[in-house]
Amino acid sequence: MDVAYSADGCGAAAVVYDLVKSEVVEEVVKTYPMIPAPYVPGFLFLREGPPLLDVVSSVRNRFDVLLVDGHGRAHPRRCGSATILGFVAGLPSIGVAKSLLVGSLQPSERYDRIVHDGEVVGLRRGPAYYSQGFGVSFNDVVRVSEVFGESYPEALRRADRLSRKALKKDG
DNA sequence: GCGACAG
DNA sequence: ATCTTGTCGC
Repeated sequence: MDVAYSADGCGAAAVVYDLVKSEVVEEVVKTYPMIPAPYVPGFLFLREGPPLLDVVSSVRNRFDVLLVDGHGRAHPRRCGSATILGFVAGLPSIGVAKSLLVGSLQPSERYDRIVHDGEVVGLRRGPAYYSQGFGVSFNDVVRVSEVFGESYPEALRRADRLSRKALKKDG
């Protein structure tokens, strides 16, 4: 899932992806004529939460886990947008960010650990930073990240393109 | 007080 | 995130 913005509104997209067949199962995208809350580090959910919750409610197919653009546990208060989205929607979630919000990297075997205040709050693998959202264990995050290896999750790349394209056409 | 800061 | 021309590389 991802959100794109324009001066007068925003667009959210959800892409259901089959990792076994490596193919898109469903794509949902919606635009909203609303001005999102301003971006404040540590409070991303206030900005992207509303549109994401709406678009995820429109997904028809069943899925195992939600991949949210942003952090989960790798957050100042261990509660990023991925964590809240999963909790509110009542769905398992994992945060997948493109840069660090808090913590530092500690080299490990197959990935780098994200350490903050003395605890492992996530991991970096390839170009992405993964951390627990809601309803998943750290090992779940490790296993999911291994699926993507050194590349960025295709479903998220699609969601990014979709939400952006929807803004141009519609709003 | 100063710097850092997901999207 | 978004604003933007040319430019590097396959």
